[in-house]
Amino acid sequence: MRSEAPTIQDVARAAGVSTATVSRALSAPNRVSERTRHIVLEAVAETGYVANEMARNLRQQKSNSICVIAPDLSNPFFSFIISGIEQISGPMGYGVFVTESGLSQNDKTRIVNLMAAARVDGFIVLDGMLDHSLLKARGRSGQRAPIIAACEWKAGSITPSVIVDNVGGAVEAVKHFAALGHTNIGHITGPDGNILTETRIQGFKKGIEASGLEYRDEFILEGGFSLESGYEAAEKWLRMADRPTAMFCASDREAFGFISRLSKDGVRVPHDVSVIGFDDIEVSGYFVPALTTISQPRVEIGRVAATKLFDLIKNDGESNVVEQTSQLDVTLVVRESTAPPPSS
Amino acid sequence: MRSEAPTIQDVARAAGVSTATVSRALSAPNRVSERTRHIVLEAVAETGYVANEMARNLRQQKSNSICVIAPDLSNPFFSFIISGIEQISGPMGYGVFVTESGLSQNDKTRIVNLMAAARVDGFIVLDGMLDHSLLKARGRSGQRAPIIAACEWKAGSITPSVIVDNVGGAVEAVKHFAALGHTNIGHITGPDGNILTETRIQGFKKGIEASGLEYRDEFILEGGFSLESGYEAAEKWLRMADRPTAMFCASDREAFGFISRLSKDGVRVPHDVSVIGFDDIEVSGYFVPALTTISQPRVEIGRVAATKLFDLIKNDGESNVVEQTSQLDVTLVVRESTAPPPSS
DNA sequence: TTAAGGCATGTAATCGTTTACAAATGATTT
DNA sequence: AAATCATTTGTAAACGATTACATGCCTTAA
Repeated sequence: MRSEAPTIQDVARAAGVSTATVSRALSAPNRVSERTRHIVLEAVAETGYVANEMARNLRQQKSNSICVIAPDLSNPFFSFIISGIEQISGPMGYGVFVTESGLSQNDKTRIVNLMAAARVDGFIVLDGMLDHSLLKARGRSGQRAPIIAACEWKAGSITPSVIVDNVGGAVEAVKHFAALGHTNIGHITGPDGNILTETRIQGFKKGIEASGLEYRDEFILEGGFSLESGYEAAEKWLRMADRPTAMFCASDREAFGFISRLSKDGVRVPHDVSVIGFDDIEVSGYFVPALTTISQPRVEIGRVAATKLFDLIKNDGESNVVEQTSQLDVTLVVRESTAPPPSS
Repeated sequence: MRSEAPTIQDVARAAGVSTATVSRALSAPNRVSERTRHIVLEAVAETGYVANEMARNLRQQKSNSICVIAPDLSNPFFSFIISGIEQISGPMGYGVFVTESGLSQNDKTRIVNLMAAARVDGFIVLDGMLDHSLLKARGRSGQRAPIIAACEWKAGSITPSVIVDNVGGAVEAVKHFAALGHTNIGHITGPDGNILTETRIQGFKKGIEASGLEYRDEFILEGGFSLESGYEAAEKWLRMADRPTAMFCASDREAFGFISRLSKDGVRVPHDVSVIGFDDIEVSGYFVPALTTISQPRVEIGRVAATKLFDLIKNDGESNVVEQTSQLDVTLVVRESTAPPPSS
């Protein structure tokens, strides 16, 4: 019963070679003769040796892990992205740290320290509201750990990022309504100050114009992506004298909240009002009615972000291989929450 | 423009003391005189020193991070638990790794290596289907890294775990149906072989008995927790000659799939059939109809699991402070998917 | 035949901390 | 006044890998 874990020394002793040779046999097999490689591999198997990551990390000055900063880990939207990130990172031998970027000062200094303490080799930020200053903090050795922004990002940022075609998605949505014959189209926005909110509003307006319709400011209802905010928007909608017959929601959850509230007053979707969401979360296809929505490739966002980050890490933060920002396409998926307007 | 990050040497030099003193001033302030502590702290501020985690980890033989193994990171159910774990871990200075325990052999060896390579100090396993052998693998220094199982776990396991009262929840659900006057109550199960599936079936039977009803095997429909499986179960239900007037679903998503399919055939919930779910995921309160369900404290599960794990880590895996397994309570939340049976 | 160069290997420095041990100082007890 | 002890600090040895450099050997070319 061995009480201590085998080190590279033990392997070297068992194989009758130096530790340098063992290290080379494992990490640069073509730098040793075939014979010794064989001997070493046998000694490794015999001793059950696995290299100690911590020692390796210290020597190589890299931690083989990255960190994902999400505003809220419990949000299913982010969890799909994280899944995508892990799918790329795991096989590459990188660990994925997750942290919540809540609002407490505590959280923030923790993130800064993460960087300064050389604990992670790079970041993927899912929180567009995160302090810019926070991310400009330099890490050890003067260099900043590479950062990729995914999904949300404040305008004017120079951080490489992966986004989806929010404008195009919103345009698609409006055009779909218009094609069905709607002329009074409204929009429930995302939270104030969010870049996604802005781009989707922008796309909404563009779609209205492209369809030759009149943009009406009073048809814009403020939301916040959440179920609750959609619910509240519905109450405003119910009080409107002149109601839009179609509502484009900035998120699926908003759409659910909206429909949920409406159904309590007996307003039927799509019979009385048509609804389109944004995201295509899992439950959307099973809602009653099944939700017509703009589908985002969430897992893919994570995969692309991770791929970009590793490229940056490999090239010491100076990649010209990857373009600054990748834009992924969204698609309109038509289900049952949209129909021609009620004939008045 | 400093190109290198300050090390403890730099601080020592600036403060005119030894590195040992700097280290002590930072990690054991009461071991140095107040005067030197002051000087050191000033030097730290001046140089912008932050201790290198990798060096610290190597020396102390601990990585200050834990690993969460989930079957599927994109599943919202797990993401709430992970959020809870992070809420505890972050402030304690621990990083949280997440990994997917897919089915490939690759994934598995990766997890074993994670342990052997001393990369993490402990595990929280959310996957009850994970190979037992995998987790028995010893880490460095002969000791196994502590493991906490959360939610799902194979019967007979000796691993400390945190679970919820699945049996009690199912009993509650059935009793609620019975109280409304239902006598023909059915159940859509979880996936085969899953411990949660079994305990909920067990609770279902217990509830039937406790309500003085007759247990009917043909009222048990096989499901798999997913939306799709609920959808398919509905098709079976529709084909039944003698239909239950109330269905207890092993998950909320199953319930959504079930209701969704039914609504396509004009079967109305709760008018024609009552439905209860299990989990109380976010959207449940906004479904149409709002879903009556058994609410699980998902974030709390994560927090408790993390707390237990850190206790184990601190006490070198030999804790007698925490009991082996903690059981958390669930609560029935009544919404709009349940009503008295249709008067025939 | 000799110089040059490539290959396989070993020696030892290095990464940046923490900490066991030793030493020095000052306070307290006998 | 000597012995004891606590307090503060420094010296140097870990932790366990990787890797720069040195060495010796063998091949090849002039």
